[in-house]
Amino acid sequence: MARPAEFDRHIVLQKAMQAFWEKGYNATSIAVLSETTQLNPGSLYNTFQSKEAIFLEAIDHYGETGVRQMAAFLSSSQSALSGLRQLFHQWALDAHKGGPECTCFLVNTVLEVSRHHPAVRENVNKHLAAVETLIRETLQLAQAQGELDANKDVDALASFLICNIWGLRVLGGTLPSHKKAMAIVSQTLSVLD
Amino acid sequence: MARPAEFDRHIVLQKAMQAFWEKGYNATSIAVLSETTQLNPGSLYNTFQSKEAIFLEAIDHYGETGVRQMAAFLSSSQSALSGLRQLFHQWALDAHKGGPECTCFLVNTVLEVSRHHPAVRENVNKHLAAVETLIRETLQLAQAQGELDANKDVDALASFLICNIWGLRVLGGTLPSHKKAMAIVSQTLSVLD
DNA sequence: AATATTGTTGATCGAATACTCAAAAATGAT
DNA sequence: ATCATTTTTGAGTATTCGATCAACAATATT
Repeated sequence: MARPAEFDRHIVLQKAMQAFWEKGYNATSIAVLSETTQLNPGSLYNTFQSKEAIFLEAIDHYGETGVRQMAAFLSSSQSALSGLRQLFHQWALDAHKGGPECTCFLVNTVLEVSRHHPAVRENVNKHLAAVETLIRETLQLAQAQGELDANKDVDALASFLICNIWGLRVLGGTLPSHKKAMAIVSQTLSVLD
Repeated sequence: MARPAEFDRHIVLQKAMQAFWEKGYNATSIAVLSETTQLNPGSLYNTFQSKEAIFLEAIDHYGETGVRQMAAFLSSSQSALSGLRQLFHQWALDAHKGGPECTCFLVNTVLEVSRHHPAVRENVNKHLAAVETLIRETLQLAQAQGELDANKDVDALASFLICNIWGLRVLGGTLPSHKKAMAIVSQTLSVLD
């Protein structure tokens, strides 16, 4: 009964997410979003309420995709802890790699936007909490399988590991040496022994 | 032989730094800087070359002041490690406190600006490296005094601690509970035992 | 084919952006 | 007091910002 949209909403969000991830919220203008999504400003505003609304959905897209990929990787690993260790080594590689993917869109957003924007903070925290839950569940599995000392405080350990992931994401912004990133990850993972 | 300036350059930089710290680089306009420093745009541009130049000097002001205060605190502590531990507990308190000071201006800048701006990255990294050096020297002192196991890799330990400080600064942006911040710091400091 | 409904287009809105400039004001040297 | 020099003022520049609009295009239903 009406003209159908010519674009795929998921693809548009994927492209908007990449722009926000690479440049940050304030440095990503509607003109940039219009160009990267190949949608005119009018179409963007016909689809979303505002730049902020696009941003919030882009955060959801990033968070959901990321957690899904992490969970898939962990569940395909030989053991709970070896999966976790491999993830950290991958983050160390990412930090040294440069480019947009050496930092985390969520972490970037915490420091650039969350502090002044309750709605964004709430959304970002939701996805950060999902990652922490995934890590906590992985540690619990490791305990149940006797891979991790049963006396360890899994909640505290998960919070600590999350904090170290965030630190690695900041490290990525400093263009560190691979050696340095690996030294940090080794030290971090030693708390699991 | 000429009209003297009516302002103190250090005070102006202090105020500009606070604005950049609180709002970030992109969200701090010349109009905001003009208001907070009580200098008209013309005076700002007569004193500094550009917004970017103000930012770079504000980073220097923050970095130099921060490292100086950290060094003073450490050298007044009863022991090297107890000083370091107190600093981390203070950062845990900061993270929970809210307000602009729950994050670090340098860390904020790494993720918002450094990635796209080599001059800023170089300047920020310089001050981050100074903090790391201070921590490394503190650890070396602790080793020399027999407070820290002589077999520990001090370089790796310093990098690890810096990474955890950064993680705590991100944590500050999420408005965490005090309990959570303390749990992380306890876990972090356990590597010193 | 006619109609109702929605998507697309691209010019355009007022406000905000970083930055500049000519005029006025305030000093030290003569 | 006059002059050379620098600061201060605040209106001004062109550009970009997020967002809107009317005109037009494309579809499903009738």
